[in-house]
Amino acid sequence: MATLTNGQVDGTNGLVNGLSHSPAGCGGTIPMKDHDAIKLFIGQIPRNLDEKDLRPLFEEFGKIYELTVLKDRFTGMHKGCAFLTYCARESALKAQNALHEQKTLPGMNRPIQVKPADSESRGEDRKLFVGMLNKQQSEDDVRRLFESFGSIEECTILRGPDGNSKGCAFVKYSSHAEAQAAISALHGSQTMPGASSSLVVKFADTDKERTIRRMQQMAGQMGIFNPMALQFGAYGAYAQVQQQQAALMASVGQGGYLSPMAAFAAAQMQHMATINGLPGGHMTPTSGEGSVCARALQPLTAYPAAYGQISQAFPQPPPIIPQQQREGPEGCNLFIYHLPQEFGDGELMQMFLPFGNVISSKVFVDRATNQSKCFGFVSFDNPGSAHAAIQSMNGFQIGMKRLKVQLKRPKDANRPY
DNA sequence: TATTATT
Repeated sequence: MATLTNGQVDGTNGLVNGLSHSPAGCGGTIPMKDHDAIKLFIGQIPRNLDEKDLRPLFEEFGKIYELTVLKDRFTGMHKGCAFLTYCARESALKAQNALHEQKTLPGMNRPIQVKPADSESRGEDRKLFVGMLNKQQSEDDVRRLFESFGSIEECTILRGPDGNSKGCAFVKYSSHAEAQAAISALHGSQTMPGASSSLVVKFADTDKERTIRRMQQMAGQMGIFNPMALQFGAYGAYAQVQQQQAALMASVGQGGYLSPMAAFAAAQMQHMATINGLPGGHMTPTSGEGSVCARALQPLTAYPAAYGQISQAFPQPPPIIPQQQREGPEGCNLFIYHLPQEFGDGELMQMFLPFGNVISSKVFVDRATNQSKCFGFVSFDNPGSAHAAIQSMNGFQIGMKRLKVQLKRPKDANRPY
């Protein structure tokens, strides 16, 4: 399939004017498309627009053979993009030329994308990730740096919502060989002013790699991250996701409260695990033993980043409930010793959430140094959860240490913390 | 230093 470039499109402009409503090959009542029709990917579509809303925008450039808004296969949620095939190849070229990055649909903060779908191009790697750029460098700066190695189809600086560069970019060449040439010449070749190390030029992540990266990011955003993940490496991070997921599902099983946000987050985790072929795609009963975990949801609501990710789906999430430091009933309070130095209250809570409803967690801190004293207390709302936590976590090895987990002695019960 | 998405 031919590659579409701006240059080619420009050359066809005059030819397609006036043909848009009666493109060649599309005259009959049965929809037909050109043999060499191009399927376009449309991005940056507001999620409240469906096919019938979009048609008028695109019909201006020719008869549409097929227009499909992409939806999540499970939730039916609009993914903010679509596939569009015109009957005529020329219509696609015209639409790309006229619309791509040329206008911004209502509610979007980036311009519409109109370009050949991935399925239209040769599948070979030709997209580069460029890291360790100077945050002041623009698209043009990056283009200048990369243009001598081949024809650049796309060059995008990654930016935050405020428009500030994240110091990295994607550069897409028209061929794998060009991309490889750029890597050979540029990777590590120089250090940009203000960058912490030399320029990184490598092939961009594959879809699978990207999904894994996202899963890890999401885990971090949801507060699942803790220093244990460092001990166990990548699998540790994944295991944490699974643990959290099990805790969420336990709360469903109990018929307890589950916020839409939490349900969504759980579904996402499950989905991501499934598409990665990881064993977390199904519900995994764990040491949580079906414990009640309504409070397990608290960390989700407490992390603005996690909220931001899913707020579009649930415009009115439940309010954030501040945690109170309090004791549980007799037999529900645990004393934990040999905690890693870097564990704080949050990590302590994360570690014990799988076993039940944690009503408080507290790591003791040296007042003078602000350093953890490596011990703390966790309180559940029922003795069964506390017991389950002891069974699973007492002697649990973290680094060189083993946790000591036992019931807190009742004598200390009145001490406030 | 990893994007707004690719059936």
